[in-house]
Amino acid sequence: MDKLGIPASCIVENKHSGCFDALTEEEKEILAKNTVDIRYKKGEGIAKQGSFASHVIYLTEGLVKVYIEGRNKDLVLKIVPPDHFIGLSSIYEGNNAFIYSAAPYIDSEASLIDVNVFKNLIRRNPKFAYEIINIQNENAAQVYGRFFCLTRKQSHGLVAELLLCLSTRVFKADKFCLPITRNDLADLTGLSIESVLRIMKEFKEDSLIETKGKNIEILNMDSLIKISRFG
Amino acid sequence: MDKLGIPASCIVENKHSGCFDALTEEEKEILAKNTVDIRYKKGEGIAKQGSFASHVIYLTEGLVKVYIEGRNKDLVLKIVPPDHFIGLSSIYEGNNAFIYSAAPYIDSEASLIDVNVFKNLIRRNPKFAYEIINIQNENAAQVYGRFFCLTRKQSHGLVAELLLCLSTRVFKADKFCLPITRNDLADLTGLSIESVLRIMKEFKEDSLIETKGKNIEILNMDSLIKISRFG
DNA sequence: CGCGAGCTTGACGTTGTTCAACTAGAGTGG
DNA sequence: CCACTCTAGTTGAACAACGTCAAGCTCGCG
Repeated sequence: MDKLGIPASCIVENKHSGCFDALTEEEKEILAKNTVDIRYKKGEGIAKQGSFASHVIYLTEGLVKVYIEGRNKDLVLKIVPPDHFIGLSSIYEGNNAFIYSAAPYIDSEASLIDVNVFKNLIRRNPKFAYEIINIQNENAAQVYGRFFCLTRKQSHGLVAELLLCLSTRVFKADKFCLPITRNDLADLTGLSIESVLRIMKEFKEDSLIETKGKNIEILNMDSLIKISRFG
Repeated sequence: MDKLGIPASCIVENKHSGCFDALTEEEKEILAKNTVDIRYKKGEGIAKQGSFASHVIYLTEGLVKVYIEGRNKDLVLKIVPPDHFIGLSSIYEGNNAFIYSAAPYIDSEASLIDVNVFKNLIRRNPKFAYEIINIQNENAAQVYGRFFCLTRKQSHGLVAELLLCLSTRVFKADKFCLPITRNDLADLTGLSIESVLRIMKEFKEDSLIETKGKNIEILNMDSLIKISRFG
C-alpha cells in the first residue's frame, strides 16, 4: 500500500533478515548447523507446489517468482528479492506440502532450513515467533494488495504499475535491462503477452517509456503513476 | 485447496478457537479482562480500512465479509464464519491501521481483544505464538486459493464454485435461504450482478439448481463441481 | 393500492484474448 | 561466411467474455 492506502501489486522492500536478531547465539548456531545453502540456475525449480515441504527457504541472492500453477496459466503471487523468506508456509501444520511453486528469474542462492528445527526455534523463542508473525502479516498485506490490483485494475494500469515497480523497487533505476522474457512480464500482470506488448507500444508512442529489446527506460514517471492509479 | 491441490475460492472450516488452549489459566484471565464482546447489526461496519487498529477481532457469531475498498468496486478477500479471527493483521508492527474493512452479512457478535495485550501474550507464550502462526498460514493458503480462482477462472466456474461453497461450507445443506443480496453474490465472485444472474439462469435451465427468490437448491452437485473445476 | 428497492432480462459496447502471420536475433552445421 | 532453424518478439484482425445501460418485473411494506 502506498501512503494513500492504495494497494500496490508489487514487492515490498523491507528485508526479513532482522528476525534472526531475536535469536540467541546458541540458537543461531542451531540454525546454522541445520541450514544448507544452495545455488539455483535460471530454469531450475526451487519449490514445487504439492511436494513435501521439508525446509523453510530463505533467499540470499537473486530474484525469484512465487506462483500457483494452473491448468493453463500460472498466477504469480509475488516476486521475492534477496533477504526474504520464500517458503514460510512450510511451517503450516495442516499441510506438509508447498502450496505454491517457486522458480528463479536469474541465478539465485537460498538457505534451506530444516522445518522442524525452525518450528522448534519458534516454540522456544517467542520474540523470534513474534518477528515471524510480523513477516507473515507484511506478506499478507502485500499479497492482498496484489490481489486487489490484478482483479480490479485494467490492463493499462497493470502494465504501468509493473513498469514502475520494476524501476523503483526491483532495479532502482529509470533505465534497466530486463532479466526476464515478455512472457514473464505478461505473467506478472495476469494479461496475455500480446496485450502487454500492445500497451507498451502505446506507452512508447506517447513517449512514456522507451524500449530496445530487453532494455527499458522510464521517460515520464508522473504519467505512469497516474495511469497506474486510475487505470 | 481440495485433495487434488486445486485451489478453492471460499472459506475453510477449521476453527481458530483451539489456539486459546495454548494459554495458561492466568493468561486466559488476562485475555478475558481485556476483551469486550460487541454485537453488530447488518449494515454496521466492524472494521474500517485505514482506521487505527486497536483490537484483534474474533468472531463468535454471525457471518462477516472481509474486503478491500476500491474506487468503484470492493474486493472480498474472504468470508469469515464464527470462531475465526477477523483482524489478526492488527498485530502487524509496521502498520497500525486495518488493511481491510469488515462488515457483517447478518447480525453478528465479536470479541475485541486489546492489541497490546494480545501482542504480549504472543511474546510470552511461544506455544500460543505458534498457533497464531499456523492460523496465519492457513489464512494465507485460503486467500491464495481465492486469488487464483478470481484471476484464472471464468464466470461459470466462479458462480458454480460460489454456490458449492455456500452449500457445503457455509450453510451445510443442499437447500438454503440466502441471507445476502444478489449484489453481495456478485461481489463474492468479482463479477457484475447481471453476469451472475445470467449464469444462474443458465444453471436453472440446465436443471443444475433451482431458485425461488432468496431460496436456492442444488440439484446436480456433480455437474457443478465439474463446472467449477474446469470453467 | 402504490411505492421503492432489489431482481431479472435483453441489447449493445468495451476489453482483452486468441489466432495467425511476420520479423529479428542467436546458435548451428556445412 | 552463409543458409537454416529455433525461439522470442511484434503486429493486425477476428472473436469471446464480460460489463454497462435501460427497461420491466416482483415483492414487501406503508
